[in-house]
Amino acid sequence: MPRPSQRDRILDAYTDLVVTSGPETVTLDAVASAAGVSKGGLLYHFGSREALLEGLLDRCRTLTDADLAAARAAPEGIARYYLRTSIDDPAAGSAVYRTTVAMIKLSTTEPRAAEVTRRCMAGWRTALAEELGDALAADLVAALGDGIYLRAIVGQSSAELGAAAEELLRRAAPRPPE
Amino acid sequence: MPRPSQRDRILDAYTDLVVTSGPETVTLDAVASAAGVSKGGLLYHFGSREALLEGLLDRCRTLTDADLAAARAAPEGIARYYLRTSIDDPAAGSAVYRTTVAMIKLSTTEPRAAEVTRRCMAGWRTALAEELGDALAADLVAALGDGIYLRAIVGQSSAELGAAAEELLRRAAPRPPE
DNA sequence: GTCTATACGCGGATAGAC
DNA sequence: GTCTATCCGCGTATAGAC
Repeated sequence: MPRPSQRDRILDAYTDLVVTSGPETVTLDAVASAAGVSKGGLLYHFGSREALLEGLLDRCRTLTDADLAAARAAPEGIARYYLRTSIDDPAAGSAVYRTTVAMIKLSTTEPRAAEVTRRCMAGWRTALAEELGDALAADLVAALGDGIYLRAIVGQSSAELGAAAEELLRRAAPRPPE
Repeated sequence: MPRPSQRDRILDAYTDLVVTSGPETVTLDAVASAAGVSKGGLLYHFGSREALLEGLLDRCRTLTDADLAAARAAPEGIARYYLRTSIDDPAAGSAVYRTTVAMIKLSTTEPRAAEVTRRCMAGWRTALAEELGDALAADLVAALGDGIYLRAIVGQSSAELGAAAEELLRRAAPRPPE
């Protein structure tokens, strides 16, 4: 599996449109023109709308795995890494973040996207439980992160939640912020 | 404004289909047949797809206001009432709950739905802050509730979160469960 | 590989009968 | 009020040129 740049550009455009306009309103035409190709060109790389979704699903799995690995290696610890990176901006976030938001939006319509999203959430829940030891604390941190994502979905900022998150971490996470 | 039973049945069917299949995949045909009327019949009551959405938005506002009033009057307190009723089943929940889940799903596509959802969330946030006094605690409880709804959106149960919620409430909410 | 042109089906909305 | 019949536009996918 090489890395065809054109495929990536198409997936980028698809992600953007899902995040900004929501799923199902995104037509192949819109994705194609946003990616700078024609509809025919798009359908050469992804044979159908279904294949396009499948491509994004794969990318989400890959990016989340990498993000989990980065969290485990982070000096601040998994919990702080998770909550910090969850408070982001859909318009200008990291690749993982934007892909995750797109995934959640797609989950409202596509069962396969929902399945992948659940799997990703479960991955974080496991990692958090490993670090925090306490299952209850892990549940709380995971749920707080989920709440932050829901706000992103409905277009509400989560900036004010930073303080609440730090308060929760002070009680749950052993490691200091620095 | 009387209460025409037929309108309500149509809105019920619309809500059900959004919850189960997601927005935008729900056609007027599907809503009509689920409600036991023809497409023409539906379009007599709601002149357009937009009007149908507007009807659900109104209903959401009404139901949420009533639910907030019920929470303020509940002996267990607002925080416990909120978290308890948030842990529900999309397939067989209360009217408010199902409407809220539908609203969030619609938020991924319809800006007006997102606006109403934000307003409802803000209402709960305010009520929680009133009761708990502490703004940080109110943020945490509100975010936990949001996280529970996100799980419902991606089709994941939140039953295991009951214990974590109770733990959080024991610290944040003054009143005992009984 | 990427494009244009086209076939095909579906969903929303209107007209008008009952 | 509720139905059937129909028009119209849009979105997916295919065929085939370059």
